[in-house]
Amino acid sequence: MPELPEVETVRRGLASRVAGRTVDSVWVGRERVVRRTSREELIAGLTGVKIEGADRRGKYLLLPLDSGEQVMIHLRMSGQVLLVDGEEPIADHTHVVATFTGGDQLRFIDPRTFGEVVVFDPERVGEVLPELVRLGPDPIAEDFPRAVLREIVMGTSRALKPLLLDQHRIAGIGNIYADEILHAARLRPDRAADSLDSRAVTRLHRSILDILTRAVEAGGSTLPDTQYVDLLGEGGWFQFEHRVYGRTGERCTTCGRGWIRRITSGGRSTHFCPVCQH
DNA sequence: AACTGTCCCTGCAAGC
DNA sequence: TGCTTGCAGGGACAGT
Repeated sequence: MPELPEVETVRRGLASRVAGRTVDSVWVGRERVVRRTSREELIAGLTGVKIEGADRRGKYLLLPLDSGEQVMIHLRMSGQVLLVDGEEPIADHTHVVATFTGGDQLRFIDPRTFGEVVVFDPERVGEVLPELVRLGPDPIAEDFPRAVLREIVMGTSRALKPLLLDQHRIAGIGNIYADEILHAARLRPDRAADSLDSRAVTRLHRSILDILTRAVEAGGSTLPDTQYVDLLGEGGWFQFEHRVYGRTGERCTTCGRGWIRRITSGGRSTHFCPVCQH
């Protein structure tokens, strides 16, 4: 599932291969993918404009346009953004196609249609994309000092897992990386946030930065049952580094003593080692 | 404030 | 073989 590292990998592809290009025409298939506005607004907002760059906040991709507007793309569960030759056959579940001058196409593909594509005026971001305004700090895109994490953690008695998943607190962490981060920090996912001592906060801070940085370097995680690939269709490698996610019942490779358990926390499947996480 | 459950949607796996 | 059922998950939202 695309989380911060996967979205960042796509962003880098867009920044290097799509920034500077001008959209010649736009096709929208399923209206659900542009539900935030409308088919007409997306087509009107993208046609004839140049994409000037590629930014990211949490799991949100933001592409500034030379019209002054921006494109927001969210991949949610199963979204893909692919840059392909316009001659390539259209894959199933392709919902938006932007054709560049020259014939290449940027395609948005999403079997589960949770993802979205929106063109919006940045001055009206609060009306169109209110959750974007409320997003917490992004640990990779911005400075994320230990003191910021300490404030977030100490301010609540919630369990660590749902806290890490709360995009309004910290932006970009999803179910896979939350489990991997908490394992690396040797903290149980159901541990109350405000029960952490100073050293535990330090471990959590380091683990957030370390896991996310390494996952970005690996091009994200591509799991057998998910379709995450980068802009050019390549999968990532970080799944081979996963120590708990999807390893229920296996021996813990960190301590060599525990067996990975799976529980539900914050309504999400959660994996951890009961021996080395406390 | 914190928690649970529901919804959206599709592909896949398990059970019959 | 082919059907039905359940599950996964990001995030908004309603209800307790």
